[in-house]
Amino acid sequence: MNDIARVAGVSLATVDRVLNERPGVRKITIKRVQAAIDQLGYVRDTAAANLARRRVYNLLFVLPDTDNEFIHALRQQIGEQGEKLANDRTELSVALAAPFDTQGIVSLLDGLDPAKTDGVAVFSPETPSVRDAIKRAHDKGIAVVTLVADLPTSQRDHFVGIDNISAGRTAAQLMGRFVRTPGKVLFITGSRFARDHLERRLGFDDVMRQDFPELEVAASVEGRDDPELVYSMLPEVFENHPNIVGIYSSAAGNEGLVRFMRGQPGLRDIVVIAHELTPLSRAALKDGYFDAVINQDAGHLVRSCARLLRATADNVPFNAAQERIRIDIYIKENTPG
Amino acid sequence: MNDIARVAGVSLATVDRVLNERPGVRKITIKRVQAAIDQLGYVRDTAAANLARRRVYNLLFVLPDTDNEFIHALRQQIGEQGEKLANDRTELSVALAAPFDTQGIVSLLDGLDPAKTDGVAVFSPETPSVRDAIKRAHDKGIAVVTLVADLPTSQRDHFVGIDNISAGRTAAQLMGRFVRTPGKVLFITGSRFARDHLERRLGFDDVMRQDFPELEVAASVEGRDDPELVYSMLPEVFENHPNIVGIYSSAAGNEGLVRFMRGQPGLRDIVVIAHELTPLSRAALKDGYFDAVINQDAGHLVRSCARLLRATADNVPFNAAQERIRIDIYIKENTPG
DNA sequence: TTGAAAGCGATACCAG
DNA sequence: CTGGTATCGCTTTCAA
Repeated sequence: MNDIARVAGVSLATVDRVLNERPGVRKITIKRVQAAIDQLGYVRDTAAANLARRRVYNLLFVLPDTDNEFIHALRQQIGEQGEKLANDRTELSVALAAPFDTQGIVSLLDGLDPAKTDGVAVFSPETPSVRDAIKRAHDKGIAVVTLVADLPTSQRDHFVGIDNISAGRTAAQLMGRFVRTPGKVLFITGSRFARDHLERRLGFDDVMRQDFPELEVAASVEGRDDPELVYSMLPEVFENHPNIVGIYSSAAGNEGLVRFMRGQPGLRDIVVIAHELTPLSRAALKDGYFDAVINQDAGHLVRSCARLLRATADNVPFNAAQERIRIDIYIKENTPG
Repeated sequence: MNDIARVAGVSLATVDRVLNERPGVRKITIKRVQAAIDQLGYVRDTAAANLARRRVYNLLFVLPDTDNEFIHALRQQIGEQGEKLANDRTELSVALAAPFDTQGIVSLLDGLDPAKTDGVAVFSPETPSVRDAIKRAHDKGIAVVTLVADLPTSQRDHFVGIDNISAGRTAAQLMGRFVRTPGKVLFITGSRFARDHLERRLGFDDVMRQDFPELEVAASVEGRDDPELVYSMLPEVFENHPNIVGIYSSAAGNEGLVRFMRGQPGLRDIVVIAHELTPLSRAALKDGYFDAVINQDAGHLVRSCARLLRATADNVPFNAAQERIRIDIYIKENTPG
């Protein structure tokens, strides 16, 4: 900046004004400074800028208050990243909302003070009221990203999560190739209001129908991400459908599924594909209860939220390619640890 | 730091000495400062530190000068990350060595000036001379990591890459589950001196023998990562082994394989598993020539090298979990873009 | 519309 | 052993 000031024959303050598009500079002066900038190949030192600015980013994660492993992993990552990001003047915090309670999320969002919160990542079912609340937050000047489950028609600035249709397709392809005999496939979902679950179903059905007509996708269980509920519903399902050769557990509540399978040694040949790599699903892979796990990396999710929220708050561009969350496939052999 | 100085009743300079474990402070003074630090819950601002230090990390990547897509991806990532890391006072550069020419790598390493190079990431075949050169570089005070292919008995500070034995096991498991009829599996390797290729073979054979005895791992082709060579060797292999049901391409040179398969429509049912997601392999997945691709993310590799090299150069700890490179599995459905 | 100067939090050099 | 002080690259008052 000193060099620019010298070359352009202006003061540091003016260079700063131009650099940050602050008002109060004559067009002609801007031109002179711009020229100097181009000529010198200047790259801005964000670290120094933040230091001087003493800016602190306050980012909030709104998560369902469920006692499930995936939310756990997210919270842990938020904690870990939070410590590291402290060096980067970024403060992460978490607000919990009763699961599937969109009213709670709405009032949470509406209670946000733009002076205290620069950005918010929302993990929520999709209802009109939430969409509107997001719009209001956005209009207050708070950056908003949707997390894991998108709310595409809201005013969110970005979506952070995997493409759930592709995830469902991936599960279907693996299912079709792993299963060795014709039969029925059981689909376990979480909630009709969770867009991520719906999309997985769409993708799954599509590929099954197309590529594996010898397999029939049977009655789907709505487990509300609740292990107990899942566990209690399964016996009846297996009674009604004796010929189940595969299970796609597309939501949470895996613990109920594993517990049920442990109790039914006759079911060990069933191909099971589930979501999210957690201690439980990792163990299930090792033990052969699960054949594959589809995962979205919690660390990436959190990091991506932070980057996107900061970029949006600062109104600066970001690298879209880097922010695409990958659909990880884990089988026993490539599972770390 | 000001607060600490005030509370401890010493100067800024002394606080700095204690914080950075610099010599020349009495034990008692250290204690006083430490107490103040604990009491105040101080967290160091690395950005400010780097700013003041004006430290620049000069990191070098030594890569084989092969015209293959994976090296390409690495170089591109080095370029991209390099630009971003410029803000972090980190300079990345690349040195190329003739492929499989360990002598070139050795002289490159020996020519390094610790004043100009803080760390180096080495992607090289494993020979005693390279090991020794690494030790010499290390002893000169240059941080060294091995990249993609480990040289475990050298003095490298870390290895950055996937666990290649597990990668081979992963390929085998997928192969065994995807293939529907007994027969032979062709193994294509790169070089006998490339440790990564060797390890993949080990893992692959192990799982095949154990879990899929109905499949026989047939003659392995040594393609030297050269598409032309691979292409020219395949016809003979298929003559000698009429019953090939699967191919594991564990090295580079995929272009030769794809070209060969395009010319042999009768081979479309063969299950093909290859390494590294590149434009070529991505297209092969889409077109159904490849059934799965095992990948190590080039971006992660480069970022990890940079972090590790900087941490080692500064002699500070790092987060091992974050530095573990994952074994990605791609099938048609979960391939991005 | 512009400039001068005082920091931000830390490091480094020179004196004492 | 310890302290003072200039400096890093940039932002932010306050004056002009």
